[in-house]
Amino acid sequence: MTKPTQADARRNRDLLLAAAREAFAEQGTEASLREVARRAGVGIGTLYRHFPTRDALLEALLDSNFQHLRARAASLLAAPDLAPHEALSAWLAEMTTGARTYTGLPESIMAALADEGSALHESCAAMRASAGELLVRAQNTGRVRSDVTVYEVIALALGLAWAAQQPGGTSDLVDRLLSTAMHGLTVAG
Amino acid sequence: MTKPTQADARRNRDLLLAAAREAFAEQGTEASLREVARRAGVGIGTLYRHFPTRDALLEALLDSNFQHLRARAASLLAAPDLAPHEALSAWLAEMTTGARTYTGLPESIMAALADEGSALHESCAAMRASAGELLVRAQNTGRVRSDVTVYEVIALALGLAWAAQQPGGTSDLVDRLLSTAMHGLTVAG
DNA sequence: ACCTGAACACCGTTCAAGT
DNA sequence: ACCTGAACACCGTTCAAGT
Repeated sequence: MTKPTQADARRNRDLLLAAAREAFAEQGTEASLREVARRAGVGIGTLYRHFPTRDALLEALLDSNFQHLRARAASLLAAPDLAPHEALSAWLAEMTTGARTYTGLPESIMAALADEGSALHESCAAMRASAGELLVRAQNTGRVRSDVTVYEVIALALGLAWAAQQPGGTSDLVDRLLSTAMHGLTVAG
Repeated sequence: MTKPTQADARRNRDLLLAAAREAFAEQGTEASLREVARRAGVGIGTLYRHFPTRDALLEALLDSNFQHLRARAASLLAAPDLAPHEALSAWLAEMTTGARTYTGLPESIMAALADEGSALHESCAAMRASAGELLVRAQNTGRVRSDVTVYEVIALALGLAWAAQQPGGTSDLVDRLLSTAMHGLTVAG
C-alpha cells in the first residue's frame, strides 16, 4: 500500500456521503455511523476524520437543501403577485418537505437550533431567518396573527413534519396538518 | 440466601417502577434499561422478567395517566355548560400535558398506536377513542371542521407536544401552539 | 497527511445456573 | 417461582501504529 493521496481523501469523503445518504434514508438520522463507514468501505476512523460529529455529516449532506430553501425564500419575497401569507405558507410546505428527507431530521434541526456548537447550527439559524422575513412581512399585511413568533412557526411546522414521519402517518398528512395550522395562524378576511 | 418469595417479587416490581420513573424523568423514555435495573438494585434479568419490553414498563408507569384521561373525557362529554369544541380543546390540553411527562413519550405513543403488538397499544387506542368521541360531537355542532380525522387531531396534538419538549422549547409553547391549532380546526362563528 | 482497527466503555436481550 | 449475571452482538468515540 502506498501513502494515501489528497485524491484518495476526496474520494473517501464522497464515498462516505453516498453511504450516509443511503443509511440515513433507510434508518433515519440515528443510523449507526459504523454502518455508514462499512457501506463506504472505509475504516471508522476515516469517517471521524472527515466528519467529527454526526451533525457535520448531516450538514454536508443537507447543504444543497438549505441553499435551496434560502433561494426559495428570496424568490417568494420578490414575487409580486403572491400574497405574503401565501408565500409563507408555500415556503413552510417546502421546508417541511425538506425536513422529512430523513426520519429524525426534524429532531436534529430543533436540537441544532438550540445548540450553537452544532455543525448544523448556522444552516438552521439561516433557515429560521428566512422564516422570520416571510413571517414579519405576512404579519405586516394584517393577515397573519401578530403575536406569533418565528420560533413558534418553526416549532409548529417541524412538529407536524415529525408527526407525519412517525409510523402510521400517511403521505398527505403534513399537507393537511399544515393547511390546518396555516388557517390557525391567519386572521379571518 | 433463601428462596425469593412472592412478596420479594412484588417488591422488586415496585422498586423497578420507581427507578424507571426517575430514570425516564431525567433521560426520557429511551433511558438505559440497565440503568433502571441498577437504580432499582436488581439484576437486569429481573427487569426483563417483570417487564418484557420497554413499552410494558411504560404502560405500567402510565396506567393512572391513561385512566385519568378516560375519566376526563367522560366528564367533559357530560358537562352541560361546556361548548363541545371547548371540551375537545380542554381534553387535548390535558392529553398533551400527559404526553410531555417524559421526553420521547409522544414518539412512544405514536409508535404504539401503529403497532398492535405493543404493550402500550390498548391504552393508546382507548385514548384515541376518547379523542374521537369529543371530536365527532364538536363536529356535529358545526363549530369544528368536518373533514378532520381523529388521527389528524392526535398527530397534531402529539406533534406540538413533541416540539415543546425539544431543547429550546419554553414551557408555555404547547399552550400557545395548541391554541393556534384549535383556531385552525374551528370554523369562524 | 491520511487511513486503519484495536481498545474502551457502554447498550439491549437472552438464558444457564443458582436459591 | 424467582433472581442473577455472564455471554453475545452490537454501539460511539479515541488514538497508537502504520503508509
